[in-house]
Amino acid sequence: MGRAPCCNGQGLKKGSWTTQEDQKLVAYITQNGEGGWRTLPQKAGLLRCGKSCRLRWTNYLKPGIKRGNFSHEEEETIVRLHSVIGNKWSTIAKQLPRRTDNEIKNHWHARLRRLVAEMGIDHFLTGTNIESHVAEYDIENNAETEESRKKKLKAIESEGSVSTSFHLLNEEASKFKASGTPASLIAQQIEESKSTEEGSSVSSPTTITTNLLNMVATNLNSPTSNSLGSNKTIFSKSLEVSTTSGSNANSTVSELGAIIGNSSDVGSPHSEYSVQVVSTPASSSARLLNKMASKFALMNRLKAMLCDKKQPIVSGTSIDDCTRSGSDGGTGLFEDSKPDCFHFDGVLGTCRGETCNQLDLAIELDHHDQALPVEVTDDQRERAKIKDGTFDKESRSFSNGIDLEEQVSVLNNTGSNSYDGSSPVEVMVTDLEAANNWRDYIYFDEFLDAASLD
DNA sequence: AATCTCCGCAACCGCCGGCAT
DNA sequence: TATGCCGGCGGTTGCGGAGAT
Repeated sequence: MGRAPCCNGQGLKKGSWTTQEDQKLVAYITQNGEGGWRTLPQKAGLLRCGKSCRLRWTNYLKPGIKRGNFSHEEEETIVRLHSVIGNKWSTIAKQLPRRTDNEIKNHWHARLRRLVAEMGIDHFLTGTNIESHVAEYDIENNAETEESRKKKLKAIESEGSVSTSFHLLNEEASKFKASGTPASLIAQQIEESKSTEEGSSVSSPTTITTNLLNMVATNLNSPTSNSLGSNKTIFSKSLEVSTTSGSNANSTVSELGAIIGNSSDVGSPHSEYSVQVVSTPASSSARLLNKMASKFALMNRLKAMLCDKKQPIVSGTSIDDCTRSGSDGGTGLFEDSKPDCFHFDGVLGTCRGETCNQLDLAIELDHHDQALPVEVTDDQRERAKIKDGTFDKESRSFSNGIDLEEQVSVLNNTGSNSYDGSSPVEVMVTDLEAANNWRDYIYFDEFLDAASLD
């Protein structure tokens, strides 16, 4: 049973809002901020229930809300996301900057649902677009032919979800979560490395989990049952925990195969993270696997780097002014580099033909204790074809822009080449020993939060 | 011109999860 | 641990405008 309705008070007005009411509400919130909806009406001099005030504000009056016609890109985003996660309007809304869930929901019922029913989702989204997504994000030396690529895509799109796999995934995810966050694991490993000098045998669930993931992935390729709802929930949860922050202005790719970039969110001053999803359309289960495997792959590599004191595979040239904020000093793990810099570009590796696809990772460390400076060499920056962004060699600053085509790109969105732990850092990784078919942007916490779902 | 029908949209409502006590 | 409050979500309703009859 839910709680009693808040709007059963006598004498409260219902129905359309008048201009005077709107003005009162806007004036009050402008002065006092959002929140306290239950008491807001009385304080603001409105004969409305708090819930009505909140809805009026969030769906209509709030500054920055985008109204009017939906662009085709927006419609594609809605249709694709809806095909994957269902009626999770608030989740979908997070991927459409400045659109409200209510508006999206209305637009779906008013137009998109009918169009999709009449045209079919494939026609609505157009096969050429899907193909272009595939072509755009597949790595260059992937040995797949266009034909096999299409077949694989079809298979991915049509595959169901296997409940046993789902449970296995959750089980493993729970274990992993119980063991601590990745950042804390890293921190722990650093400490252990310091104390043992050898640092070669730090236990981690990642190895065994990677193997399990591969098994599950195999299982998913032969769908026999369908628990799509559960997986939709998981995927939806993944999206929910991420805070979308605007769209990349010149991105031509939309929705799940899209870039939701790192520009600041006009409507939300608290946008800390951006979510970037680079992927072909796929079932929710495959997508979840992608995320999980990606995280584990990165964790394994980081673990190897940090615990085994290995030099990064791609040795970066130290940037002199790479600094680390705070006073905790460096760890000195890497002999040939500045002691307080981790060469995250070291996670770059070699591509191994068909068994390796490009993986795009977003490492987000800022709300964890361990701040890890990220260093990228000038050479790497220059090699990367930066879209809609610039790298000033003189000032060594990088601004706005994401390399979508090159396999090498490490950047942060602060315009600095040092990472102080206060902003998202995006890293593209090309080596995937542990997971074969993943391509996705991920955040650690998305997966960790999804792990607790039933 | 009057009436009817359809549709888009704003708003309502019940339920739920998180959180504080 | 139980309870109640708060805010959010998603399904649904109903008003009002536009077009059809």
